[in-house]
Amino acid sequence: MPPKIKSPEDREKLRTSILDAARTLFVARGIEAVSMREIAKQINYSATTLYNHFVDKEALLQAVCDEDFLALASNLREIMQLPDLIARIKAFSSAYAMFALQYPNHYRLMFMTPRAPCNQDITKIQRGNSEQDAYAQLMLVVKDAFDAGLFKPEITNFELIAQTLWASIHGVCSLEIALGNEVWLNWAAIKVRLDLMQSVILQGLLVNPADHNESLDIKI
Amino acid sequence: MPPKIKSPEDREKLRTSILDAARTLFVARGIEAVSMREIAKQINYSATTLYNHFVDKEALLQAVCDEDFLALASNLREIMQLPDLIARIKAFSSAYAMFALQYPNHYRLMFMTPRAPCNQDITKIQRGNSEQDAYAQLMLVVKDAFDAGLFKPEITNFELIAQTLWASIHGVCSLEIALGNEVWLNWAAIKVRLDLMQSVILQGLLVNPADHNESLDIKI
DNA sequence: CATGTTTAGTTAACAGTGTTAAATTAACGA
DNA sequence: TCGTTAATTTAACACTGTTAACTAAACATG
Repeated sequence: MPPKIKSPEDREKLRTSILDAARTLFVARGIEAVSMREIAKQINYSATTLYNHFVDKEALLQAVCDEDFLALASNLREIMQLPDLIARIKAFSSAYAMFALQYPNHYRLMFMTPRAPCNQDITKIQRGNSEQDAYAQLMLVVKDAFDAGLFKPEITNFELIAQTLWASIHGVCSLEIALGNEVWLNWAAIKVRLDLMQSVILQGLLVNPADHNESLDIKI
Repeated sequence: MPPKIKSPEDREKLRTSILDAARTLFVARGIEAVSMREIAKQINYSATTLYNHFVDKEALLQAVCDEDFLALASNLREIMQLPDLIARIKAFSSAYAMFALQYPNHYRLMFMTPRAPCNQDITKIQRGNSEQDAYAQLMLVVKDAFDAGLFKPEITNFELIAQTLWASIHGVCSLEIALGNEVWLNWAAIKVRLDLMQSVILQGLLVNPADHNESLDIKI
């Protein structure tokens, strides 16, 4: 039953209801369990309607992830206000890890799935804009700490430091997401793994690690 | 044209030719580009024939990965002969990383993709058997180094150490596989990232990292 | 030799997928 | 009232993994 012309705000309302339905299915059952037809069914539309709002399935899921990653970025903005630089780095890592573990399907889509390199056209997040991009924020903290001389002097590239910090947390989180339920690995508790990784990495990177030894608390 | 009864060795020959065709497509174009029909076409059989040799697509791909992971494990066995424990750990990490980067699709399927936890029934690799399982081998080196008192004494769980080492290398490799082509990240060279991660992690874990610093070349 | 029985392989079909073209209906401006 | 346009649907295409039903060849037994 094809109805009427909608106002711009009605159109927006439908768009977000598509996004919400998609998110619900996506979060609950992962990407491969979500089909266009099923999303549509949940809001009582036909599948083709979704294509009036998103060019394809990938764009739809990208939009879902974008929304939630903007939320993460705004979380991180608060953390960036912390005066102590090391505390900032630690809190950043913890918040990032919590996000990864709370939204494993989002995380998987964004950081564990190779994409066509043209994919930046599809996302609405402005890379490099630290208001929107978590990586850009990490770079800011790391650069500040770098300029303050907190890192070992033989490491002269602060972007490389940021990438190493990222990789270390990503390693723990992505293994947890991919293999956390595998019984043949008897994993230490995820919090313990995150704690040790953070402390080890900082000890390896900082000039004077002893100053910042207290353990972090990640509640999951 | 349905032909004749085959000898066990003919049957095995067909099985491996299926595996090889699957591997070729899988390595070249990744998992989502490989269909049963296409594998079958490449060896001039119908798709249903594949189901006489593998219960489903997942089992087929698992078999492909198993073969190549056994090759990795046998690589690692050589490395395990190195007398110096630290050298062994370093060589282990490098070999592991090289495998990941050389077979990104294998790596993705094995370590970056969540699976149903019952999945161990399908693989032929005996987990915990260090002849076949790379993780079990890592545990062995780490335990030796642990018993030799090479790690910081406050870390009392050697399995946790192994998991941290693994996560650190995995973090670098999996980010490279998933986002290595992303232009908005200006990555340091992968070798540089791996080197720094290795050196940082060891500095954080070892009691006396200075003793083992010589062989690390970090030029930035 | 003829007769089943097993085995390897096929074709046809099912139920699902993302996606597009064509058709339909409703509202608006002229 | 008559297009025109926008929103939506149905029907279809070309795929996917997988299964059921079938065919034909080879073997074993009578």
